[in-house]
Amino acid sequence: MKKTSLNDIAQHLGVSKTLVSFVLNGRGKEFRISDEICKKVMDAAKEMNYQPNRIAQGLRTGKTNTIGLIIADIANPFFGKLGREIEQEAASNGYSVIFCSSDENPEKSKQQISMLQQNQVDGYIISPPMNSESQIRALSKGKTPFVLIDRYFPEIESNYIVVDNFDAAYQATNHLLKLGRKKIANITVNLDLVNMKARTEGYQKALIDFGLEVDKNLVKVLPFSHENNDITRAIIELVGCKDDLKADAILFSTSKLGLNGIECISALGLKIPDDIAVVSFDNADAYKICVSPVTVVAQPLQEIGKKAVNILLDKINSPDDIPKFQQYTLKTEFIVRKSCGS
Amino acid sequence: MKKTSLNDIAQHLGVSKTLVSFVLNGRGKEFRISDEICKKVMDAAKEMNYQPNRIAQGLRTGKTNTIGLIIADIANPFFGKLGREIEQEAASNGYSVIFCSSDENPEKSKQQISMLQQNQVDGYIISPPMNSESQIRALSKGKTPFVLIDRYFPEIESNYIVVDNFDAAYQATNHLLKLGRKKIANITVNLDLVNMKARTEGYQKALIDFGLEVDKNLVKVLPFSHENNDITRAIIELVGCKDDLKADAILFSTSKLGLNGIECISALGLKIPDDIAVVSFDNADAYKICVSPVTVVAQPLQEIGKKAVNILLDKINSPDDIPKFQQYTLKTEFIVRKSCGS
DNA sequence: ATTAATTACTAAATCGATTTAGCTAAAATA
DNA sequence: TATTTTAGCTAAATCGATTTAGTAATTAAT
Repeated sequence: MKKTSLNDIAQHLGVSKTLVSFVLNGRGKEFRISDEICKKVMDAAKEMNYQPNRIAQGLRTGKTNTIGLIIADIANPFFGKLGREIEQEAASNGYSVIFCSSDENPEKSKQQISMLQQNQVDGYIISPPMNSESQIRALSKGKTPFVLIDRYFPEIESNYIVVDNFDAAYQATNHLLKLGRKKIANITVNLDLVNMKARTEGYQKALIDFGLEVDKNLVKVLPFSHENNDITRAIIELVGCKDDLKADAILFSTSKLGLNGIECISALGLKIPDDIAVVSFDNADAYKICVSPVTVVAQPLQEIGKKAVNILLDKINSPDDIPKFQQYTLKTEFIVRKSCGS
Repeated sequence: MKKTSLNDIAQHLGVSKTLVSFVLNGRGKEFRISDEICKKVMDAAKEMNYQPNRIAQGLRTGKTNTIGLIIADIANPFFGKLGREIEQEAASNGYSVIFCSSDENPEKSKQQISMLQQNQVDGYIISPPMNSESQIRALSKGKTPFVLIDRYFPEIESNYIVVDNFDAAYQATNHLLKLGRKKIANITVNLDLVNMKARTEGYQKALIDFGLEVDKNLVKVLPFSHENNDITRAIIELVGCKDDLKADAILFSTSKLGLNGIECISALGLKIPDDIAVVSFDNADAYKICVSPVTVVAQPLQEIGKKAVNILLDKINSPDDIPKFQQYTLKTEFIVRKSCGS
């Protein structure tokens, strides 16, 4: 029971495959195929369960109706939710998506871009890891469009959709300051990513505007693939001895850090928010059921996902337009819960 | 700057594309291409940044090196982690994966299977929703192999990898019983899925073996796409009035239920484990930082993912073997934390 | 010296669609 | 009546690979 091809239908009806193709593409009228034959073809297609071979179509037309997605890690709920939005928007436009997790590793992302290229994807949505500038630059030279998400490279012109990280961190820090916290720490990863850099800058600016000095010892930068040990160590360093805490609040720059961090804080016997207040980027489900539910900076994941796909499809469908880059910086939502006290 | 094809290399060197194809497939020796020419071809390929067109290869060879994955929801961390394992194992075997979230909706999964079919995937890994038997049966008739995960249909012969849900639920319930809980409830979804059914059956068997009666009022079955309201209502029904609790423990059959459930329990002012003990399937990150960290049934996601891919690739690579179905029922891990008291 | 074998390569078919160019018969127009 | 138009369809090229079946030139075997 092998698959039915255009040719099979053509032979079955004793007509040319050209005709069958016309009809099945809904262009029967345009090519003056008689209604009678049109009907026969469509009936036969249904009856023989014809499924067009998209691979063959892709080869002929140069369009695969597939987009490639590269994110850090699909198992991370932040990217999981984002991926879901992208998948959904893509599907509703007739596109499939190939998912790739780069682990923030530029070797991997290079490899993945190459694979997607070979698969002739019509476009890419990429959350580019550190040190992948050359890959993105190479993509720019080609004619397949791409949209960057979550971060971008200021020195490379491109389409991107990000969030106002500076402002978000400023707001979050300010919230802590207004509640009387004075020794606010920041735990973050890889400062070389613009998004992370902006978060720490926003945090620092808020301190300065409040008339406080920025204490470099209160900023802890962990490697991306941190272990819980790393966080525990960072927190112990921040906290010092229990009776004379060096920090009275922590701004976590990602939910992965925050989740692990809160685990460590509990393990150390510290209470949130009494001993230490906590704010985190990204509205992880876990934050709702924490010992004290965590105040967070929530990103508009649905908007990011939809916009990324729509911009990409625009570019795909009008490849000859002068490449005017679409760049969006969306606002975040600050959700106050109990982790900062009141 | 358009892409380089085999032909481009051939013309550039003044040789046939047959030769170029042989060389680049590493079959130069086999076809007695002189070392000198081999080298020239490989150098040219590198220099011209040749990327084989996998679409064209796919059309000719009938193999796309792509597998289709259908799960309930990639944004759900359980499936996110599973998807990640599958992606990883596939990638290390040179396969790409197209992700599809079915939302447990058979209409969607039907549509997705059809799309994957059109994309000529070499195989499927599917977590089939309720009422999708006909789709799976249709797949069986075709020659593209597939592996079911998380659940399967007993009445359809197929490859599958699941977990011993009955045993896991039995263990979990027994754990509660041994800690003195007598009024143990079960909150679950869609009993028509074998995995969910087995969980409730294991729960009931444990009660019976312990000499207790099964109280049907203590089993709450929610629709898959439940709202928090549904859970709140279920929990209120289970709990009754605070001073005379109808239930003193809950076994949640999924982490989505558990997470929402715990949120509701907190909102109702009940304390875990004092007022009510909790055990849940699936080791969500959130469970580690709960008010009282949650005792869980953890599934071997890496093993499931790897096995699914490996079985699938086996079937893909030896399509002529008599179809002997591979069926695995893996053991879960029971992780005791604080949510059941002691 | 003739035939057979080996070496080093190439032409052309093929996969399953799309699409351009063109063909035939009937109808319309001059 | 001769010519053009139109309706209704088809042949063949094409996309970029793989693969079968050869070919021509050289070397080896008889």
